[in-house]
Amino acid sequence: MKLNMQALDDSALTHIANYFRALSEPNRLRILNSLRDGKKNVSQITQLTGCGQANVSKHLALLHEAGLVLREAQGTASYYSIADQATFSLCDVVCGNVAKIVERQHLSASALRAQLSPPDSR
Amino acid sequence: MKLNMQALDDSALTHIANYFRALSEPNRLRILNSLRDGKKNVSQITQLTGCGQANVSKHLALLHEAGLVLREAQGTASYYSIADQATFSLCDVVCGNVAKIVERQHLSASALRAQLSPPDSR
DNA sequence: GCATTATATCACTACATGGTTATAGACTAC
DNA sequence: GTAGTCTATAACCATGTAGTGATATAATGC
Repeated sequence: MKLNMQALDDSALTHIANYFRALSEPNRLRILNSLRDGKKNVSQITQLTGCGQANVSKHLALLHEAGLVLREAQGTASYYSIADQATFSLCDVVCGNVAKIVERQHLSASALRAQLSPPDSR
Repeated sequence: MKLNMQALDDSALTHIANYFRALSEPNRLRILNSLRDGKKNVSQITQLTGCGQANVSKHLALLHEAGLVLREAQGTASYYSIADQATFSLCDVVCGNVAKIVERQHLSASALRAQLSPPDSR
């Protein structure tokens, strides 16, 4: 079955949007990044990201709800891990897209500057 | 230059998060979808998506700010177009990821139901 | 000029969200 | 048992955001 978003119903669109929303917060990206090299518990993630513990727990709950991470209880600790390595491929693709955008906006900005202040006009 | 998000500074993480945030709203996904087959003006997009005109303009401004769409004035009309077709590839990848997640959550739910109510126990 | 059309923006409401502090619940060590 | 540790959650505040209706701005046709 071919997968594209061209013909999606409202429910599917909401799912896609929720997935993107889970990735739309810098601290959540940091948390996911901290899980690249394997499962970690909340304390470890808290230390690695520098966020408060309650904040990390809330972000992890959201990521878990969105299906991006898996939870595994172990004693009093909760170990979280990436549900699907494809998540990182996705982020890397976005890195590429963002790089293009930043470059494009930088070029427009340069062009605009050049237009506003012609060279050697001092 | 290899592009991945493993070693990103805060500014880059914010850029990535903003990109994802632009895609985290169902109506914005509808708007992008409506631009698949070429540039359209605000009135056309408004009609295609069923949103209010002010709402569409706001979403388009956000998408433009994020670098996802290009604007082109033509008389009193503004024509918008997709800045980069890679956006759709990205969305399609997410469709695949979401499909996996929904399936996984569906399986867990089934397993949970089976655990809670053993078969033939009536 | 005037009316019309197209778009952007303002003002506002309702709601969601990120962050913090304090705390409750669960396990472990003693 | 008690103390200590780990995590989740509640309460709260500040901010952000989606949506709407009204309006301002700009171009077009007459």
